[in-house]
Amino acid sequence: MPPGSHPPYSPDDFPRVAVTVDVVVFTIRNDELHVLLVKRGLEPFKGSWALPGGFVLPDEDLDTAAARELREETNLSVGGSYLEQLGSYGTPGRDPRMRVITVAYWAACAELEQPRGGGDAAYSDLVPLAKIERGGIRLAFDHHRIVRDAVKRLRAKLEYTALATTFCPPRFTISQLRRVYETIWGTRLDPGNFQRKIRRNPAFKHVPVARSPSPRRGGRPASLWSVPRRSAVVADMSPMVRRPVMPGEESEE
Amino acid sequence: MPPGSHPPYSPDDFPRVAVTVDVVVFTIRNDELHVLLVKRGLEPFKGSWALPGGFVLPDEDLDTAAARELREETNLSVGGSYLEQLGSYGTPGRDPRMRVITVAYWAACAELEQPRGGGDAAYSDLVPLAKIERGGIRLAFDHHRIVRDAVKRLRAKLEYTALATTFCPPRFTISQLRRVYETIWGTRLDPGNFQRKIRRNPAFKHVPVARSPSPRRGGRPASLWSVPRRSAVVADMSPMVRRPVMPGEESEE
DNA sequence: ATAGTTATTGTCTGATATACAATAACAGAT
DNA sequence: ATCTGTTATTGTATATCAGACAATAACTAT
Repeated sequence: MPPGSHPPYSPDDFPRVAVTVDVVVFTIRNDELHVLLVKRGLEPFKGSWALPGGFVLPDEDLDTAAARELREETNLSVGGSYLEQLGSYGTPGRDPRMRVITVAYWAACAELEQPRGGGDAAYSDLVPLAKIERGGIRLAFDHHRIVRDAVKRLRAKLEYTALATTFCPPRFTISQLRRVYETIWGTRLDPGNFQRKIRRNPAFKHVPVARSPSPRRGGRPASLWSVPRRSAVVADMSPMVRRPVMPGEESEE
Repeated sequence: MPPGSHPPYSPDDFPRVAVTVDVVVFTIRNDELHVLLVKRGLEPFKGSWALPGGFVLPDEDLDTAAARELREETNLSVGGSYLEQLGSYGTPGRDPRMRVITVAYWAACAELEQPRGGGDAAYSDLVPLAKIERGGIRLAFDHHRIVRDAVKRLRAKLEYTALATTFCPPRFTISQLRRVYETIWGTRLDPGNFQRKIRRNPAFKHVPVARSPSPRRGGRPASLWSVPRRSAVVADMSPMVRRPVMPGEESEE
């Protein structure tokens, strides 16, 4: 083939490839980062955990396919969460049956209803990321690598976007937001400095008179905040830098 | 299809999709950012410019396919340049003949030999990015969007990596490096502050006694620098922030 | 020697991160 | 009501760093 030219091709004249989308759905539950996984009911990797995903339909855009998968698995519209393409994975042999290239996405969701964990052939569940990182879960295909890449991107993106708010309800306290950072980074952040950083950021708006809801265990009630424009969620925010865990703290993990 | 399950599939039971890779090859020539394009010799978009690319071969990894395309078009091994996946594009109808999903990559190269611009049916050439951004070039398929995304990523990545060095020879002066930033960002950077920032960064090493080569037009000779470990090219570097163009400067563009 | 040019170093100022102290506003117990 | 514990919020001081800009160094060309 001469360089600089595309080969001629027609519907019957190209390598046979299947294209799927897989989604790494993140959510926080009990102050722990979780990933949504499905238990495979079919070979290959029957009985293993895998990322939710499926074929890209003939007339469907990639983003649409990912949004559909997300919706099918979580009953959540894209509007209530953040969905972004992560990258494509196509190492030959990653699916033992045939050549499958997957376009991976990742999503951040505020809260998910408990997935149906029934005794079916296939069911889904939220799994703590720590368990996956520890190697306590065997994932099908190259999904372990995909999860690793997604986590890396998520952690990085918290630093320069307001994405952490996606894990919070529409109205949240600054402490709630701080806990999101601390959970995902595994660090402790100074409450005072964090407070200032958020208040200085014009993307965050004070909710007029509102105070934090009643079910608290004491302490001064916090004011509520929101990020009015959805677009602001990916707008730059002054760098939020990670701090190493204090010695002596967090050691009971 | 029950949520949480993959549909059953076999080599004969999936949507017909072709997968290609396309590469946005960046290089700097005459203090201008250029992109490598090929002139299409076949329908569709015959006669239009397009990104170099082609099918992913049956037993080829995606990264390998991109590296192969890069090598075929530039005679450059990946070792001498930086190659990174950009993302996948699969909007139905982006190729009028059939469903084609492309995995886009982008590359940064120090210097390219003049592409064969012959009168062939298909040939390649380096095109100034400014011309593309100005709309002066009609690109095939959705390649305009891909180029736009690649440029955005390139510009962003200069801020927190030492990637700009990939546009320089192995040994370079700090001014050469600064000119790379200024070219790609379209800004002017303070020479003194830039100097300090580079010198403070441990990824950059002084080349012992070496001075900048003779063909200069006066001025104090500069010392030469290098980035010894390839890995350092993607290592974080203290933020290199863009500055707006001075009023009155650069107006003769 | 002089002028012009680029490289490199110095200096000052303002902004900001971080550590940490202090105050505010609540719940629950006494 | 008072005291204790807890969380929210504000203050303050220090160190660091980016950016503006002046000063010096080391050359080429005239």
